[in-house]
Amino acid sequence: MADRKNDFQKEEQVFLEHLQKAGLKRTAQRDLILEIFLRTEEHLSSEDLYWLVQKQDQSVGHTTVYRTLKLLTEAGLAREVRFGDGKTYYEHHYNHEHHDHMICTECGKVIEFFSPELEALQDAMAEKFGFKLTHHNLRILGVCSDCGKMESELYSAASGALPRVRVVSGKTK
Amino acid sequence: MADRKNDFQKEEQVFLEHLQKAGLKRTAQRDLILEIFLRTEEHLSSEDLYWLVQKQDQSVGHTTVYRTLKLLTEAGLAREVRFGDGKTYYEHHYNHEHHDHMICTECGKVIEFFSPELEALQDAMAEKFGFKLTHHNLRILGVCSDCGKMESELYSAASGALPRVRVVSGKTK
DNA sequence: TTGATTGCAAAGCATTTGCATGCTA
DNA sequence: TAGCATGCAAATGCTTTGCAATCAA
Repeated sequence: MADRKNDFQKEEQVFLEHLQKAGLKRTAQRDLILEIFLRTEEHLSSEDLYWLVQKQDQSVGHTTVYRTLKLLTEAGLAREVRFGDGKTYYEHHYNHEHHDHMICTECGKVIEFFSPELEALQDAMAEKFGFKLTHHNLRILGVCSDCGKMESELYSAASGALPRVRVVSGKTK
Repeated sequence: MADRKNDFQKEEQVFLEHLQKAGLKRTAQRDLILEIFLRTEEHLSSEDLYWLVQKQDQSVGHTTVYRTLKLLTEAGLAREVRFGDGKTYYEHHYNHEHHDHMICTECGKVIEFFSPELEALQDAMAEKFGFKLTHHNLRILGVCSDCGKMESELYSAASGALPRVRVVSGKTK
């Protein structure tokens, strides 16, 4: 296992290069926000991240977190996602493959999944309309197996090969 | 062609039934808002609809339009859609097949399309996770053939059979 | 030194809520 | 008549902006 302190070397370099290219400056706040963002493998709202940052440095303000997340997005390190609750969430983007989200409307659990077939179909669809596809968002809303317990017996422990997946977050409410 | 005044008989009935079932009352405002909503085959924000309503009755307020759109959604006549600009839009839902959206990031044009293959794949995907799918949103963002003129020669007039489609709106900016 | 950055407070939006008045059933 | 509906104004929640002070290059 690599030295933990160096885990994000690549990302930090991307960030610094972006700052330089844009004529912006490196600051302690930006470093701290980036570091905490990278350490947290979850969908974070600006506010979520703000509180995490607060734990380490009380002097950092909301505004800076908002602005830095924008910056990280521009740099290609973060990606904005909306789950329909009015807030903007951010997820890792650098070296993270594209994926879609399945959201449980009961517990808020978010499952990331990827389906090459879905991707291919969407590309084909865009091409049919002469659409130059830049990106797409697919959200599947429903009730997850935990919350639909009553009926979940039917599916039981998912059998066979599952697509690539990662359960990212769920609210305990 | 049927009598224009009776075009929305069915929808109005659905609305009235919903009001009754919920113990709510029929009012002139709700009638007017529903009528204008049905007449307008576009994605409407609450504000858009508010101004259309204003033309016919200056006394109707923002709040009532907001509340009535919620009501229409509950009644199954409208569906909320978000295009990522922070506003909530509404589209017809009753007797309108499910479809997805392709959005041009240059001119804002919205193309509605439907792909049975995509639907099937999503259903299959949900099932694999024991997810009881209630609905899904797919947004494809990109540059439409008009806006990408330079390269659009490549695609030319879409050849072959296109999927069901309707170009719904575009901003002239 | 110079111009970008920061944090606060205030402003912006879209949407929701409290409440007195009005209207439907 | 009882209780839902309305519209105004105010509140809310998330995000952005103005600005004086601060800091990196």
